[in-house]
Amino acid sequence: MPQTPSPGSRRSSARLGFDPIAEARRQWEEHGWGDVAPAMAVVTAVMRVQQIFLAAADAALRPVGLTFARYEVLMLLSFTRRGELPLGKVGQRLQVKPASITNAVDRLEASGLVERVANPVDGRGVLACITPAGRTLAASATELMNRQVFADVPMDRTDLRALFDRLTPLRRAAGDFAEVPGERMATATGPAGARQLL
Amino acid sequence: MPQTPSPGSRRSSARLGFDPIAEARRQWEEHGWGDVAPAMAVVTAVMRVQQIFLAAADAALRPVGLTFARYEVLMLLSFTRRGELPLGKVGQRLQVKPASITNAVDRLEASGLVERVANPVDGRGVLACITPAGRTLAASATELMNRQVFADVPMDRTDLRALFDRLTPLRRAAGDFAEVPGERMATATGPAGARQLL
DNA sequence: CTAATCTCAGAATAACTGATATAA
DNA sequence: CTTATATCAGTTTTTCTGAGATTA
Repeated sequence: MPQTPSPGSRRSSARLGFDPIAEARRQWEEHGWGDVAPAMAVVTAVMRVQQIFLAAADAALRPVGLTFARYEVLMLLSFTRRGELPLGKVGQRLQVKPASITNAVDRLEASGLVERVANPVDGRGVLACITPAGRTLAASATELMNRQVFADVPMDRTDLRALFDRLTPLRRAAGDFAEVPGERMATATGPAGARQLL
Repeated sequence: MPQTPSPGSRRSSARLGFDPIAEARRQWEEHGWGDVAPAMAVVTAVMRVQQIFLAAADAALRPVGLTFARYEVLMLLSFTRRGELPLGKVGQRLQVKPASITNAVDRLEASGLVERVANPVDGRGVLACITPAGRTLAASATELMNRQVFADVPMDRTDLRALFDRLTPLRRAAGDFAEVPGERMATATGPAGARQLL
């Protein structure tokens, strides 16, 4: 993970001597927007950390010709029992519009990583089905992601867990899922999640 | 902020009955990647929360014809004493490549929000200078952001501050700034931050 | 001379809009 | 008939690459 701004990095020059977001928060307070300054800081910080993670992910996946978005599709399919999912479900999980899914699956199909299969349950629908080549590539990609992205996040398990738990209410409030956050799903019956995927 | 997936929303259908990222973490553990599962969950959650925030910001800024990226440029300029900054500095703060800055400033200039000015200190350089129209629009945009995005983040000040503090080490490790995190900059001499902007 | 700053041209990506065919 | 699913065509936006002009 490009944590260090190496010479050939995306950053155009030296690092700042101050935290630019903390500085922006100070400006917000000075302008009388102190009530929303903490939220402004969080929104901006999330934007920036996402940028950092995405750059690391795209760099790690480049050798196998995947973007993070396409990697997510492959993993989503590989986690289902049959390795297939209606395009609509994929879009629901990736939070993108129908036309974008069509495009994404077009590319994955052109690379031979997924196939379109008629949905036996719904004549309108189409299933994206991961191919053996797709499974092989997903495995390679996951190895790269684990080694070059996830393992390099500079934070210990405890802090990662705490950070995750603080992000969860934001996802829940946005309507990503209905369940209460926490370990409740760990007690769910076996592949309950996978069952609900289909 | 579109926290609720209203009928006409971007989401293609109903919400899930489980947390998809917690489910992915469980899958990671099952596959023997438990050591990096917490990091995987954090990376994925940050990606999703950023998507939520960005959608809210773009929706709020649409009436004034700005994207979040362009809004950031305007605010950056408006916070400097002279309202101007070399393009390279803008790129440094936005973490984008030179060609992307050229494009962004092109658009802002076409809208009459910034002007290109020769850098008196560096003949190679160009300053992006915010215009009066740019300041006016930035003020309107900030009002929209404060009311429709920042004020609607469903989290109290204490939790926002805690979340911000947990994100800061990630930005610092990526080389965004050199200072230690915390309140240290609150004791800095007046407009020290602004001085370093130029 | 080397390095830095910015612009430009061209290609690839991605996302959106609106219209459409099909089937629940 | 209405709604949902997916595709298509066309446009816009963005980013990247690589080259080049200019100046420190």
